[in-house]
Amino acid sequence: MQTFIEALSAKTGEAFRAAGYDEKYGKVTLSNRPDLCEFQCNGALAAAKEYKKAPIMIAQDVAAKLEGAACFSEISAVAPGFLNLKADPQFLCDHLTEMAGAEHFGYAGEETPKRIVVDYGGPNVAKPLHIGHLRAAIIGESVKRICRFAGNEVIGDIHLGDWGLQMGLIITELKERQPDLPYCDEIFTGEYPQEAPFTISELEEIYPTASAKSKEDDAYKEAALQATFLLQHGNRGYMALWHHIMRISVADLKRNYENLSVDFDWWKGESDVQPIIPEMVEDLKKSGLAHESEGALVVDVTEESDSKEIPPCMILKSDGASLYATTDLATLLDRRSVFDPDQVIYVVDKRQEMHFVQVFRTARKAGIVKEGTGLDFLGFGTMNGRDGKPFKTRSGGVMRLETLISDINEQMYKKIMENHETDPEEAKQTAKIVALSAIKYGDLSNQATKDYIFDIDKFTSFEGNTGPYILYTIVRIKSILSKYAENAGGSAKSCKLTLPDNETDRALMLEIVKFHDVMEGAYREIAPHKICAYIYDVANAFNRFYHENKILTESDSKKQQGWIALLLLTRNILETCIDLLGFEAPERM
RNA sequence: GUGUUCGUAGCUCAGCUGGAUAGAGCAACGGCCUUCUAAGCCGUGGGUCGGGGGUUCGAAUCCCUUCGAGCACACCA
Repeated sequence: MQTFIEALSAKTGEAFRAAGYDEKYGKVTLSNRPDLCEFQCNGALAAAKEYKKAPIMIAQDVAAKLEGAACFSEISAVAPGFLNLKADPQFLCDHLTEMAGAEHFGYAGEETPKRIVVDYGGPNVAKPLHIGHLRAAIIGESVKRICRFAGNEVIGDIHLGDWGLQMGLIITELKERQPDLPYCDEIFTGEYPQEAPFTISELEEIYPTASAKSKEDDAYKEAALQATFLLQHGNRGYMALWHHIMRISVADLKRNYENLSVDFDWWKGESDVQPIIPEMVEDLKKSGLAHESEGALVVDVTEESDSKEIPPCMILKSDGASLYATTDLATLLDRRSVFDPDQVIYVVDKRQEMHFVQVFRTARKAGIVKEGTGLDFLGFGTMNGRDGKPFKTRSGGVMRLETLISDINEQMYKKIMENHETDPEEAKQTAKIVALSAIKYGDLSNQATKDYIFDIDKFTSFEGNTGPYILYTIVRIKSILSKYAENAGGSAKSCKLTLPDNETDRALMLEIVKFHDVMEGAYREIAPHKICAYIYDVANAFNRFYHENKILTESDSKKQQGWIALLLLTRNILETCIDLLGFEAPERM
């Protein structure tokens, strides 16, 4: 359906045309002077140039033509040339009624649905998730859901780091600790054990230990490199170990991501595309794109318009090994053959931007992606501590994601128990839901590209513009709706919206009606924070309305039913939005 | 050094495809619970939008310059 602003703009555009001006000037926007009007059109100011006429004259012409338009209840031309507009209550009410009955509230989304891959996460196998992985997971999940809501076919791909040096390091360390293991016995030809020779917690401890050793001890590092080489060339024992590591680690990752309500459609990794690399490299050589430079194989990616020379994209190191860019290119190739995406969105730390510029250019030049494929880099900023520096634990280490989340859950649980006498089991569940909303909303309400301050106290205080505030609003609505169903016995669904009764319900309606424009903006610009800003406004408008009007005790039943219908719509909108952000609301809190 | 992102209230952030008096939250101060959840609502104070110049009828927004900060700049991922 047409968005509210579009409908108003169309009407105003007609008036411009009728008055003898180009209808493009009819664009209506939200008023930035709510004391004067609800909507405004600045077209007359812009048109003044083209028609060499005082803007106020144009505005007056248009206002005269708009007189009697069904969608406006007030129209006035104001100096120097603004058109101040107020929406007609009936028109507003009809629009909301249509929204309430339509799928996705009438949001049309993408005209021709696309196939989109969202690449987010990128955790390394065998290393515990830490807070650096949090943003990718949160933002990526939301982007995936927003793209899906817009009607596209979307795949979330975790893109595991499962083929690098860390595997060699782990193997080396295992070998030192358990030299008797058959995996390292080169002449062993029997069956390897089904059970892994380590647990997940051992695994998590092994990597940092090995990594530290390799920095101190050159021989150790050499051994790790050798192990990596052997693994990558199919050493039987090492492959068996690698499978153990993968199985244990992936199970743990799944559990962690599930706690964050993040789920991936593909659990592919770097290892999956290794088999197709040699052929890809050959093709790059054959096409003449790849050439040797300082012993390495590279593809030039500079373009005329560059303000700075972009270093070439490195395909093979001078020792012949593949690297980051190689796997990313091969991954694009793989995605094309299995899914044929029209767009790939990378949700990655913004410090990797240069790398992706190189990869994207190479992919286009080499025809690795089909013509017209959208390649988007959504770089996010660093999560900083209160001091503005990268977030660290008190001892200066990297904080594990699990620790962070359980800390917040616990603080939230305490708060809930302080506020109410609640069943501890229920409180625990609620705490989890509320904590997740605090973490996710706290992240998503900032622009993704910016660094942001992660302040645990702020997130657990849940006052003001926070996830819990949104949830609280939803819970309030739910509570009224269920009481209404009990008392009046009537179903909320059969209630019909009515004309606004006063300023507060009218204000709420005007907020809700923005839904389509907000979704469109959030989708086009890949900007979840716009949804946050929107639901915060809706929640504010609702809470104001809630305080000014007693819904359950309202004696005018028609008015009451209108309000119930409005509440239902508000709740549905809010719940839809938080789902797009990746969290949900409890029944009580 | 080159490039890039950014600089908005004491703090954390919106607003940036140019429009009227620059908005929130936190913190501070003052009100509102016998009535639908006070995790709420209402109000007060707080700003030369880093500085300077330009384009424009009009600039936080566009351009230039300057200061300051972050980040990136081929054999890591």
